[in-house]
Amino acid sequence: MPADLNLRISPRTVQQETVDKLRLAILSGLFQPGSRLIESQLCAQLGISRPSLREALRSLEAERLIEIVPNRGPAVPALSWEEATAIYEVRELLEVEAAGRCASRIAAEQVQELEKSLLAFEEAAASHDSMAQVTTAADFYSIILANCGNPILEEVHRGLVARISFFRGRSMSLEGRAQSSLAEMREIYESIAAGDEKAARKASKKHLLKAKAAAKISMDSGI
Amino acid sequence: MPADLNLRISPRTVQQETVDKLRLAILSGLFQPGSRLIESQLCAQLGISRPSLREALRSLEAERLIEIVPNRGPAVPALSWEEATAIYEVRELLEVEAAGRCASRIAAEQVQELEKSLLAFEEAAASHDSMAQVTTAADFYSIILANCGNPILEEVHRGLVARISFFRGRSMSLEGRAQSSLAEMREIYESIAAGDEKAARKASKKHLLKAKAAAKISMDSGI
DNA sequence: TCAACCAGATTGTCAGACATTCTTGCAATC
DNA sequence: GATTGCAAGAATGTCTGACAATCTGGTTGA
Repeated sequence: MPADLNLRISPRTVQQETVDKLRLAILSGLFQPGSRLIESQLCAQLGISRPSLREALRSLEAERLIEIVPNRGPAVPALSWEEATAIYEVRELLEVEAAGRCASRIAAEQVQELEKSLLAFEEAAASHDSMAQVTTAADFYSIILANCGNPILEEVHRGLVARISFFRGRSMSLEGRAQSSLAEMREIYESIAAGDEKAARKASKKHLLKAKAAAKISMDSGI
Repeated sequence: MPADLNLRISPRTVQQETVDKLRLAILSGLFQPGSRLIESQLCAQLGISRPSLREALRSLEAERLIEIVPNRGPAVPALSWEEATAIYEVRELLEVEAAGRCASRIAAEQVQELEKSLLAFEEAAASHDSMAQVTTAADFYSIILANCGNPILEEVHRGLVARISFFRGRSMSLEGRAQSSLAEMREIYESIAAGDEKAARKASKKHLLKAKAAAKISMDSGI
C-alpha cells in the first residue's frame, strides 16, 4: 500500500458545506458584486447558526471571494478593471507555464479527457447557454492545470480564476466570443496532444490575451 | 481628494489580532510543523473565546498555514519536499517576473529603499542571527514585489513564501549560505538599479535556484 | 436646507451547553 | 506476546442566547 495514500475519510462538516454553497452562489453570480451579505439572513436561508456561518465567511474572506469590513459585515467585492488586469496578468503567467508543462508530460489517457472536454465546450458554444460555456471552458483548463505536474500552480490558478468569474461570464456572452474562444482552445489542445511545448505556450498566451480583451470590452460596454 | 483613497479606519478586531499573532507564531517557528493546536489551550493563552479563535483558525486554514481535519482539529502542516519543490517553482515564476518588471519601472526613491534593505541584510549576514537574516531578506524581496506594479503578484507571492518559511529559516543557517545569498541579492539589486530587465530576471532566477538547492541540502541533512 | 439626534438593524464577542468523535490506557482473549 | 475490545477522558462540531459597540436611515429642530 502506498504510504501517501490518505485513507482518512473526512465527514463533511456544516462549515464545509456552507463554504461550498456560498462559493458556488458567488461564482454563479447569485450574489452580485457589491452586494452585502447579512448574517442573519444567510443563517435563516442556510438553516445554520451564526458561529458556523461566520467561520465559513472567514474562509471565503481569506480566499478573497468576499470582503469583511469590521462593523459593516461581509460583501462581494466589485473588482475594478485595474485589479482584474492584475489578476489576468498573473493568470497568464501561470496558465502559459501550465500549458507548456502539460504538453511535455501529459498521458494519453488524459489527452482523451481533454479532448472530451473540448467537445463539451464546442457543444456549449453552439448553444447560447453562456453558463454552460463558462463551466465547460473551466473544465478544459482544469484538466490542463491538473496535468501540469505542479499542484500549487493548480491551486493558485483556481483561486485567481474564481475571483474573475464575474468577468468570464459576461465576456463569454459577447457576440462571437464563444466561437473564437473555441478556435483558440482547439489550438491549445492540438499543441498539447502533439506534445509541442512551445506551441502550447504560444497558443495559451494568445488565448489569454484575447480573453482579457473580451473581458475589457464587455466591461466597458456593460457598466 | 483622490476618490480611491480609502479613509475608512478599520478598528482592529479580536479575530484580526488573533490571526496576526498566530501567523507570526507559525512563521517564526514557535509552532513546529506537525504539531497540533488545541483550541482550549490557545483560547487560554490568547485570552479570547472559542468562537473568535475558531474564526481565526479558519482564516489561517484558507491561507494554508494550518490544516484542519474534521474531529481532529488544527495542526501545522509538515511540508514534504515534493510540495516545497512545487512552491519553489511557482515562486520562481512569480519572483522572476516581478524582478523583471521592477527593473523597468521602479522609481529612484524606491531604489534607495532597496539598497537600504540590502545593506540591512549585509549586516545580518555578517552576524550569525539567522532569524534577522530571514527577516531582512524578506524585506528585500517585498520591496521588489511591491514595486513590480502588480499587487496580485505580490499577494500570491507573499502567501507562498509564508508556507515555506520553515525551510527558509533552516537553509539560511547553512554554512556560507548567507554570504552567497548576499552576493546573489546584490546582483539582483545592481540589475534593478541599472534598469536592466533581462539581467534582473536572470539574477533573480539564479538566486531562486540556489535558494532551492540550499533548502534541499538542509532538509536532507536535518531530516 | 442642514445639522443633530434617535431608534432600529447589524456586527463583534462572549459564555455555556451538549452530542459526536478521537485518543489512550487497560483488560481480556487468542 | 500480540491483538482485540472496551471504557473513560479529552477535544471538536455545533447550537442557543446574550449584550455592547457600531452603523444606517429617517425625523426633528434650528
